[in-house]
Amino acid sequence: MLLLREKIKEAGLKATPQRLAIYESMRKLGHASVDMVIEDLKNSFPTLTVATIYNVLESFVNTGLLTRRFSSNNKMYFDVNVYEHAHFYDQEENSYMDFHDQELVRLVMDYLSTKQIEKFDVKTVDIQLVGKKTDNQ
Amino acid sequence: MLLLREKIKEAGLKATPQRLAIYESMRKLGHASVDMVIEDLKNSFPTLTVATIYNVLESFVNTGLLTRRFSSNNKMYFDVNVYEHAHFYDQEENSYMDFHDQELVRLVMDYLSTKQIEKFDVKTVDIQLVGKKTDNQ
DNA sequence: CTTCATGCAAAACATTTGCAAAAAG
DNA sequence: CTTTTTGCAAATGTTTTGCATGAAG
Repeated sequence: MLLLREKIKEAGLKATPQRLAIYESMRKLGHASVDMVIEDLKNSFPTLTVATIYNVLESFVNTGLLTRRFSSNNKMYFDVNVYEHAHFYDQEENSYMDFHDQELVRLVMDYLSTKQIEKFDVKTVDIQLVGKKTDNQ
Repeated sequence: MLLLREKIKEAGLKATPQRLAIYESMRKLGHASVDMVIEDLKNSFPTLTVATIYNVLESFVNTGLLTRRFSSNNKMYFDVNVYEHAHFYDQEENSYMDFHDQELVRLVMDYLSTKQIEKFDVKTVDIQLVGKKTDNQ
């Protein structure tokens, strides 16, 4: 995919097959941990090792192609959607779903802008709606 | 401290010296990881081991005496304040500060109640204001 | 007494590192 | 060619487990 090669190069990274594959995998998975990426790619790219995946995901985060997500199970999760948005987080299975609602993050941002916060420099707002998936899905 | 003994017993747990010490430590630290608790108690309670602290913190979370916090550095953090509130999260040093503002969580809750969310059962709302502490502190 | 909790050492996970070999540009 | 990147194996860091001993109620 030509667009993806460009995207990676524009980030200042070499467009290796590993990076292309890992980004595609993230695109498919949406939110994932390293072992989920390995699992996803183990057939199509069996030589990939954890070290490489950590390196690649890290390089993507550093260049703004991915973001890290917060979890409560001491594992790293990554998000392919880098614009600010809220998440549903299922704490039992440590899975994420996007909450596609432009208003919510803005609502909080606007609220914060009315407050005088001097002890902290807020860069981003992270909202997680914690709970459980309902049965019908 | 008599109140704390009661609190722990009411949670259905035996009020051991370890539990008392660990809870007091959490009260002092506010937000902490296991190694922070060990560090804090290493003089006053040198026989404490990680295994015990993990067990105790886990038992506290299960009985509602503590909550887990979300982090992006694959470590567990705990919070002594169990009511719902927002946090400042310094991603560089992985530290938390309470955002004592009753309105913010309610604002989000109210907003959510106007939405028809059918695929997810939201139990709690977790808001992290991510950024950096300002220099004056 | 009975049950639950602690402490220890080992095991299990998750992530990082160092470095030689390979590939990208 | 030069600079990054990959893949490997080993090291590090974090959390969990099993079990004998000890303490709480």
